Amino acid sequence: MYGVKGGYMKYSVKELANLAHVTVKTLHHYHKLGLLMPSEISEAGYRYYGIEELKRLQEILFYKELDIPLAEIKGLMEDASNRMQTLEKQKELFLQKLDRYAKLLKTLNLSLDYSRKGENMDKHLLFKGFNTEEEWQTALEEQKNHLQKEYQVEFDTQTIEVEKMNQLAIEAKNYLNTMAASLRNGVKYNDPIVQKQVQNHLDFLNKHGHALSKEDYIQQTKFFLQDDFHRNMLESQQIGLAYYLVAVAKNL
Amino acid sequence: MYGVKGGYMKYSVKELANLAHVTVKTLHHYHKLGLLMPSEISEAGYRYYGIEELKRLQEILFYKELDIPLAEIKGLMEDASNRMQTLEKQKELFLQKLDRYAKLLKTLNLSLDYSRKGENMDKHLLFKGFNTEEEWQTALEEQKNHLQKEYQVEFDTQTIEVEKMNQLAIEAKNYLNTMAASLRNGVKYNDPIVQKQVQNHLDFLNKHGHALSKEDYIQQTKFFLQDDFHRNMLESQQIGLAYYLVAVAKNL
DNA sequence: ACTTGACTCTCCCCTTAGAGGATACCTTAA
DNA sequence: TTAAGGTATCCTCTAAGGGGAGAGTCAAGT
Repeated sequence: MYGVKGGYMKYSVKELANLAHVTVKTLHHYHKLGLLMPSEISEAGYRYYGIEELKRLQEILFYKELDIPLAEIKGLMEDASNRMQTLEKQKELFLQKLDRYAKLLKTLNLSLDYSRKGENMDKHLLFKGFNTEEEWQTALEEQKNHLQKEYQVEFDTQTIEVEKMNQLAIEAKNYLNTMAASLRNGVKYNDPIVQKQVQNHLDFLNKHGHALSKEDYIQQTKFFLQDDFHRNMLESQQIGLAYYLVAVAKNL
Repeated sequence: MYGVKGGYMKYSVKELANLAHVTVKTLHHYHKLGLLMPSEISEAGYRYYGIEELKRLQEILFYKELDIPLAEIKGLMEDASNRMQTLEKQKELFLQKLDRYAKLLKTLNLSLDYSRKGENMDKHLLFKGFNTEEEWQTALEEQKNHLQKEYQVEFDTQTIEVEKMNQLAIEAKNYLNTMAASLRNGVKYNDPIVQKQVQNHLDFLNKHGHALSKEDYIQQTKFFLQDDFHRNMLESQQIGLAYYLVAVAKNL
């Protein structure tokens, strides 16, 4: 510490940096930005800071913790009337981020869930019933790309937006969970409860742009039962599920 | 669309960009990174992409939505075994971010709360009882900076860490809210309920490194009542609160 | 007074994921 | 053939510093 000479404490860059748990580089940077000026500069160009600067630095760091850009911090400290406004703005930003991360987390969990079970999100649940893997692929291609058609109309809804896919996949997952639970709980295949659940699922899909008729769905469950990959996927979630789905569908 | 000539669809940069809702710049960038190579490059240097590239791009964008850096996406797509690991890592990251933003939001709300009431977070609640504003200031300086002392020992606990301050301030705020509620609900100043609440507050402070004896606290409430600034602060939150605090403290 | 080691200075390049712009070349329909 | 619009490369810029080079400075011990 170099203090008490000129009547006040003065700190070198390293000292101040240590006190505030930042690096010397940071102090250089703040100096260049005009955000924190040294109280004194020696002839050799050395920066020295007083206690006022320490306080100011702490205030800066407080705002920085709140992810406020340095440029804004500067404005905010020069003109205190910006304070409230900036903080309110930042609050909105946090709320958005919270929302976003919560959603992404859902997507991620879902994806991981499927990964652990051996396959990527199975989009087949979202489409009409076809009989062969090839038909499925074709349908997926079409849905996924809408190629010529989309191309000549408007380049919209083209990409599978994560957000949308998210919702659909979550619903699909919930649906399978629900059905598995019904099976475990001994709900009979023609029980109105389970019939209603399937109906809800179809309604949801239709409401979200995936036209899927009762007949399509029946066809779909049959395909799932017959196709090794899909049957295994379902059965690995709950033994008997593939068979249960068919039986329930037949009674729609 | 330039397709069907060589037997497969091919898209120009702009077309692909539109299809995937990205910019041409992005495609350039991905090309340079080796993340998404064109399926064909004309003599003039024009990039053309096929349907495989469109799919790959969509996969890239999916990961990008999850905030995974492009370099990692590349590795992840080259070697699928990284997938799970990367996603798990990203999940952890999201959880941390969620936690962080939730905490910062609390700090922010608190800060705004105080701002609206006219003053910055009042740290006086955290310290011993003094009689004059100057004594308070001195104490604050000391606590805030620990100057010489801290300096010669270890540069630690120096900065007012947002996190810690956060907890204390939240507790202080809760405490005042609770007391105000008790007052509104007609809880008598010597009711064990309210006495217990004060005791909890003191215990909390002591547990968090702010030694504050029963006598200190009594002294503090008296100061708050006598000092215009603090009395107004309390009374603006709840009429009668400053008086109630004194009465409750006297019966500790 | 001199040396040594720690400290400090300025300057420059690097990081992410592209955006923006300059300038030159290419393609396609009228 | 010409004009319009696509495309290419190259350069600079962003936020908040990190890393390092090369040179000068400070305080202490000899």
